[in-house]
Amino acid sequence: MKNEVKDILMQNHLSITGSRLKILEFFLEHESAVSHADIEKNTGESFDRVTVYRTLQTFVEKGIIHLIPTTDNSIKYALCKNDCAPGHHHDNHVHFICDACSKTICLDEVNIPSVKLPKGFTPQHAEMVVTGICGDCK
Amino acid sequence: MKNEVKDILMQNHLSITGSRLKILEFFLEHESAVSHADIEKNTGESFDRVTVYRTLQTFVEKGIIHLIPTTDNSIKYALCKNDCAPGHHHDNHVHFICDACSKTICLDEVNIPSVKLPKGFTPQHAEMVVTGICGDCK
DNA sequence: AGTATATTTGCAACAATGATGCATTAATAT
DNA sequence: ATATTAATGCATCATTGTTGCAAATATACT
Repeated sequence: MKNEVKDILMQNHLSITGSRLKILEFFLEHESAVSHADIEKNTGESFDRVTVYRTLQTFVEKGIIHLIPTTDNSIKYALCKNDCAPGHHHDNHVHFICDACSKTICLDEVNIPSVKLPKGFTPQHAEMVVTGICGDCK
Repeated sequence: MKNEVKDILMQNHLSITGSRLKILEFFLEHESAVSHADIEKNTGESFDRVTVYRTLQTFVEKGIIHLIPTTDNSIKYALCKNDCAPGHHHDNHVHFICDACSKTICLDEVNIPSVKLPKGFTPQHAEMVVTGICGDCK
């Protein structure tokens, strides 16, 4: 596990630091999406809030994690499982938010369907979020 | 215009107050989606921030406006053009965010396609946001 | 129209979230 | 092992959103 975490950092030309190791490890341990607050609470609150923010920003820039859109204003992050390069996220999968346990899950197998837009609109990227009940809660 | 605004409030059993009139008028004047900050800036900053929050909450509850999901944590609202009843939003349309002018537009004619979810997941509601270039910016 | 009741508003205070500048500390490259 | 570069922690500040309560306003009723 530790090695996998290190490898990801090195592949992305990031220096190996305690906070990056712990935060990235936290992502690998959780299949569901993660909020800033989750990280602060569950990494032993060993680093500064600012460090967590900056680490998350760095990971997003490098394409290690991606943002998930929600209707409320909570920001959630999840690991990019596909081949995301810096600045080029290829995660065109659907996200699922469970109404019961409020977990956010990447449905990596479910692609976002394309839609026909009205005249004049040029699409560039699409996001899709489905809410409902997940397998664990039913 | 004033009458239309009043009618909407009365139809939703809301008392007619200055802030509700102005804020609802602001929605009717703007075809694109609107943020809390937009309202604070453009209604002459005549009422308290708290009033704006509470008015927006009320409008959402009554089904007059709906929330639009975004990848950043900015909350945007737009008028419900379909037949939304209190607690029962029927807006299953796609939203478009322009990368150039960053306007958020309801594509009322474009329905959100349904997707097949993995076993165990029960869908309840879906949101879809497309980014790109809008007609005005191309 | 005038008054009572219910609702809404504004204010104060607070909590959470996020950003920035700078000195200190730690990680990489030589 | 050390110089250089990058990351961290701290202090501080801005923004965003919430809550309780008193004052003001809107509706209902006579």
